[in-house]
Amino acid sequence: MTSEPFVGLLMFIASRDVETRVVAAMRRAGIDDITLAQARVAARIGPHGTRLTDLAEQAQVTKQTATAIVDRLEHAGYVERVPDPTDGRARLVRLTGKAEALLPIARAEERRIEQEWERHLGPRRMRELRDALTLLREITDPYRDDA
Amino acid sequence: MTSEPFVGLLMFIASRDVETRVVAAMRRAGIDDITLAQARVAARIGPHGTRLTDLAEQAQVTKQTATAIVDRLEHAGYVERVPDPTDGRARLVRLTGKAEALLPIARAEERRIEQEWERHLGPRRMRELRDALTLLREITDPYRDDA
DNA sequence: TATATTGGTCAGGCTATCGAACTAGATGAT
DNA sequence: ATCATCTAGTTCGATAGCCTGACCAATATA
Repeated sequence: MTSEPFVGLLMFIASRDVETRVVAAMRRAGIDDITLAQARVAARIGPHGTRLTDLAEQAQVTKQTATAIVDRLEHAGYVERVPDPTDGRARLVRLTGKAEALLPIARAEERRIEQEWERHLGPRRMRELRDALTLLREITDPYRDDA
Repeated sequence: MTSEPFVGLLMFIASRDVETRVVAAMRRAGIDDITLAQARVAARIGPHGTRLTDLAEQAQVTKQTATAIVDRLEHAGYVERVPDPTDGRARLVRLTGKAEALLPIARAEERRIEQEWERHLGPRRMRELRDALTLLREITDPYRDDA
């Protein structure tokens, strides 16, 4: 009579595993001055920069938290703040070259994980998983856009 | 040429949405003295109590962090520490009645979310999603057991 | 019984996060 | 034009979360 585990919990377990592994890959590559929360925010920065308020919204934290995280990222040299030409109040947060150099490391680990998953699930189930999650995003992510 | 978003990110988005909603449901029910991290630890406590070290392992935090979180939970009256009869060094962390009274609220919100998802995906895809995630757990969760 | 292992806590310090209050620029109505 | 209001972002103060290192007590092992 034990009901099946809640799907949300299963997802949490898997995504936590992913985060842990990507962070570990960074550490192995010698990058140890960037935290998970910082990476989450940085991952939302678009190619031409993103406003702090937008980052806060997308990462689901308050503006104050986003400010603090961007402060640290800036201090570590991973992002810079430039004035927004279209709005005198606003500033755009942009990735620096130092940050962009890190992307391949993260991407490589992600690919490795996906390959392992595909090996474990088989191609058909992997395909189904991807489809279902993509569809689900429509109702769980209010800020989707492909940057 | 934009490749499909990484499956891990899709999962993160969905599971974060779940967490946010469950916490919001708690808030609506008047419970505002329990945080996400505390809930995650509490969720791992078995029916007869669980050792702190085990909780730490399962929640993937250090023993010290688990101690601090359990301290707060205990202070708020949600758990209690009792001696472990089988090991003089150990103590078992157990849920109190106050905590158990909260479970139905969380469960109800989880059911509601699953229903919404099923409505959006359709029964077949929902089934596939559940199957894939359950399989995936074998390689992403080192501490699975059904309590 | 000496040593290593295991369960747990304490101390200290940094990061993450929030609510409240503030400054500066933008906007809308009159 | 100008005044009230809204929006972008920051600062302040407080607490939670998290880690490393150091430690104590009980158990297991040689």
